[in-house]
Amino acid sequence: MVTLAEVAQHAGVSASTVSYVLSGKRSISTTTRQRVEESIRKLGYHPNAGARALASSRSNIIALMIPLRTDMYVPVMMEIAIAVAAGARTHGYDILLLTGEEGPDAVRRVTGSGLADAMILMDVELDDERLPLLRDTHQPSVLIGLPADTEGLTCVDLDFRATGALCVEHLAQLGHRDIAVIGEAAAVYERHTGFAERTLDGLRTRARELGLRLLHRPCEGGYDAMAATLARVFDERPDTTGFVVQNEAAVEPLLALLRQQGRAVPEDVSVVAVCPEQVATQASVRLTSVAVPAQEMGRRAVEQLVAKLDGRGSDEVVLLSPELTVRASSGPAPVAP
Amino acid sequence: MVTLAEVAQHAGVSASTVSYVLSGKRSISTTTRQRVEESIRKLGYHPNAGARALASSRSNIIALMIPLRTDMYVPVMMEIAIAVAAGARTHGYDILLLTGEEGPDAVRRVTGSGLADAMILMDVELDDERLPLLRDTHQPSVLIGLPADTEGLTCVDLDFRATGALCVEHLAQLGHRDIAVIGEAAAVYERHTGFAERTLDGLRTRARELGLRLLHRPCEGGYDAMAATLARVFDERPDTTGFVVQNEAAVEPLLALLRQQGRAVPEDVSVVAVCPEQVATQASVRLTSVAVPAQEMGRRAVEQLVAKLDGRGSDEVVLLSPELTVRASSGPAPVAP
DNA sequence: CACGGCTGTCGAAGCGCTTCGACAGGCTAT
DNA sequence: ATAGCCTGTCGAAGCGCTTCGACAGCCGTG
Repeated sequence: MVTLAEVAQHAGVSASTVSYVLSGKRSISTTTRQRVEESIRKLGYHPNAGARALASSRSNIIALMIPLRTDMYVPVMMEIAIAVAAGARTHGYDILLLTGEEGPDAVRRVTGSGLADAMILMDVELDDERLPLLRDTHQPSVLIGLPADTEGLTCVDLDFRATGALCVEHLAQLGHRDIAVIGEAAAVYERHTGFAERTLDGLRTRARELGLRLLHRPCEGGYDAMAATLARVFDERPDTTGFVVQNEAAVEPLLALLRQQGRAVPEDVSVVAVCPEQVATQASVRLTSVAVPAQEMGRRAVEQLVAKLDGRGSDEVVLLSPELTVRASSGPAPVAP
Repeated sequence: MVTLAEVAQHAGVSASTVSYVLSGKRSISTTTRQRVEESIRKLGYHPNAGARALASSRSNIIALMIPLRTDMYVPVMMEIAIAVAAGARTHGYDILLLTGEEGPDAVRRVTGSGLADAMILMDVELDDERLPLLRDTHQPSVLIGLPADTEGLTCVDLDFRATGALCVEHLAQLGHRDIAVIGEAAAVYERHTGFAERTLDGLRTRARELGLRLLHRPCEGGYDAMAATLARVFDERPDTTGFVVQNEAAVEPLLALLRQQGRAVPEDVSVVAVCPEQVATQASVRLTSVAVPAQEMGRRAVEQLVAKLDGRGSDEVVLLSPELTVRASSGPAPVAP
């Protein structure tokens, strides 16, 4: 293992000079700098992370806490995680992966040990138990997702309330009066996951404003669950012509079942999905959808966090505006016979 | 920030004693140990990770390199990653997340800087450019996946060759003579991803041994791609009655298209999938499948790595045996009319 | 021409922890 | 009783880096 001292000796300068070449925190003459850089390359020197962290109290690591559960939105999570990792690297940070399993303890452990300089939390619940810790500690953090109380926190998320409103508006414009919402699994609502509740809120509020009837049904993914859910929907609201789906695992089953029941999309029934682009374009009917901008969310989260670490930036809630792309799954409501 | 020294003072012992209480590397009397532990709790002490790493040359971090691409098997990747993270924690390790983007440089960086004690690599190609580095360096590592040459490497993977053979055998036993393989996207084969090629090899070899005709077609996911692929398959081999699918994004499109063409599953056509359990059980037809044991792979990889870090264990290739579960998508080949 | 002010470099003092050797005191074996 | 051996504790020496203050040499200025 090559050390700073060895590089210094090889270049004929002192250790501190090498350090300053590396950090750029003091000016170094061009000739010296070149000599040092040459030595670094020749010896294949890599600064020791531990020593660095100890001396500077900066680890250059960002902790990313991902949900342990895999009951929803897995590809979105993955995409966010990858975007975070890539974004972090461009700012010179590495990512420490924490699973939600440890919960608040993980926050304590990371903060206390100086393992990471900052944290990004995903899968935030409305009243998340990790939040008090985050507020107390002086460690910078960013949430991907929106809790009930954002006081003193920095959050990045899609504006799910606006997303819900947008879906309803689109269907209303097409003349649909009875709308069914196929949501995430019941468990997701039970633990008060922010995005699910906020979407629902947006849907309901706008539906009320526009005088539409709205029926919300949580749904586990898969064909059997979807079949049961769908039966109950049409049972309760036979005139339903518009669907909003926020559940990746329910999209394809819904389309298949509608087809099977002889309900044509979009002639008889319109479907709007809240899902990643890929799901929308690869489904058996190209779906009118509001995309979940996973990459953008990951990137923005890192940017916010780096700004904080650099002393710029402040607590702020960044809500990305939803965009609805019209594809082949939505059209005018059928005229009553 | 509380330090070891402060704990020592509070407990009325020397710093080294506290250190030994923490590490258990020397025997400490019960009374002293209790006093120290009490102080640790009272002061809320957390050892500083950097200092620890510097002094012990052990970071207690395992680097996990995941693929940057999201063109395949995303949920599997995620599941593995989570299993790795959880498994690592039970052994006292944290996970540093590296994306494939940096490639070999990431290996150099992590090894050189002592950021991590060991690495786990995913998405291994047959002739992966990171392998030479791994062999040279003395840093312990485990691959999830199997390269062409495993000399001096530790690998964990599903036995995809046996998986391929198993699928063919199942179909052969049911009387199918013409089998089509719907594979991953062409790009996956082009970069010589181990699992894809090995599955294909297993399929082909066993098919030849059993005298079956086998047609392999890569396929991007989605309906359009699958429709084109399927058309070509039946064009070329009209008597095809058995399908093996190794592509999550093609499973549902295949089933839908077959249905649409009036080919009943399993009466006219049998389908065997290589995919996670969840996909198999949630598809529109419950699929006969060989599961990809993602969690098991993650867990085993960590175990192998920890064994190496503890000086136990050696280079070894762990191939998990595939298990085929018969469900509703496969049955006897139709009798020729 | 002497002075203050730059610029570029160095030496040394830690950062908080692990670990090695030392050793006091009590034990067992002769 | 003595030698030798554990057991439990301590002190000190680093681990490799950052950073602060010091200062040598040089410039331009009054």
